[in-house]
Amino acid sequence: MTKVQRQRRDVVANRARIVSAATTMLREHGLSTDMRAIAKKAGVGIGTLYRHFPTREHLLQEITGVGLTRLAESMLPPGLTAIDALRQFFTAALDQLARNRAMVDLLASTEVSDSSLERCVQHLTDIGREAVTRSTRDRTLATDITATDIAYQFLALVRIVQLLPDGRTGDIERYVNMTLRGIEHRHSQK
Amino acid sequence: MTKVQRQRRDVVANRARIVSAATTMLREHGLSTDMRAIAKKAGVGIGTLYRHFPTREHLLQEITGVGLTRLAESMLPPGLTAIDALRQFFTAALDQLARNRAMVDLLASTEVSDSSLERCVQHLTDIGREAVTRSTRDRTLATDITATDIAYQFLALVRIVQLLPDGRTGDIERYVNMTLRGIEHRHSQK
DNA sequence: CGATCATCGGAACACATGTTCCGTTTTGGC
DNA sequence: GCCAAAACGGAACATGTGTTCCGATGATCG
Repeated sequence: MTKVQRQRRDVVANRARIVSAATTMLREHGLSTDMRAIAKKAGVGIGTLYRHFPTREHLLQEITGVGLTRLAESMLPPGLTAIDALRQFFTAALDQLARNRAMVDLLASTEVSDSSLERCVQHLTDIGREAVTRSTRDRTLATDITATDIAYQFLALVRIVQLLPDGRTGDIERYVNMTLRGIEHRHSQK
Repeated sequence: MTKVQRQRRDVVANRARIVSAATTMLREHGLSTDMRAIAKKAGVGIGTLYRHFPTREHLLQEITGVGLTRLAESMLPPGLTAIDALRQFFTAALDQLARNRAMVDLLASTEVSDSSLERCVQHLTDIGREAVTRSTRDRTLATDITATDIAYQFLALVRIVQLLPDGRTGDIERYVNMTLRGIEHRHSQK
């Protein structure tokens, strides 16, 4: 009865081309990339793009979703002190983000309306909470630091990554270390 | 021959109303305020607005110019160590900025095309350079900190101010202190 | 008070970008 | 190879916002 229709070959191919084109364009030109440019890059009509993704937001969600989810699912590395876990998390996450203009734009933008982004920011606070909790044992964070502070510091670092000239991504670790020196407990110096 | 015409009273009055309305709207609603809203608030036609300020950018320059100039002209307070001078400068500048959404948006935006803004960012680096120089005497900054680092840290703080909920401007000092702990020399603790 | 002309108001235009629609083309089953 | 249905391309539409233009208005001067 409900016969399972196989998708036409061109449909599958076009979707793949669109996703691929959108991924590249967003990574290289940031969030402001417009729909026509993506369609053109994919070698596809604008109508075809819209048949696959009914709105711009659907497309963005599809493309940035992977990265946001990865960020939202990553946890603090276990077995480390609060400060060292944050160091590893921040560095890894920012190195990843730095490869993708759209992701950086997203996390540096004021419009936090996108639901999956909001979830992501929420998650940063959860990470912060975990670090604060961990610090009640190891005392590696200054005692007045809150979960929110940690989320804000991460977003501040994202802003710095956004400002960094293209070649300069090697500086990320330096900036992470500066930030962490700012929130670490005063007696935790090596 | 070239008789100096005195300006009509309504012209002067309208210009004042426009500047006043624009200042309020930009301060309260940020950079995205549109021209029609400003004209309406001023009780003036859109045409009148454009006769006084030929483009949106001219208007923005007029309104944000004061604040940008003040920021660009403020120097590091003399007679203090590098770190304390930066503390005073950062805190004062950010407290000021926090009162004005448009200024925060401007310094948090990626479009650094506006010439007076660019001058302003340039000036932040000059401030940084001055602090680095001062630190060669007092050794209050970590030795690997550059002028650019200081400019970036300021802009990162601006981002945090942008994220702060309306009532929370009292937290600015805390964040400034976190940032400075991140760049201070390791032996300068009180 | 009346004439003149700078100024005003806001409709209309320009332009960029998201989205829809429909005539044309392609696919896949026979 | 033929056909019906599905999908395509891109012109056209919708919308938001900056900008221009011109007939109406009203400030100034004699």
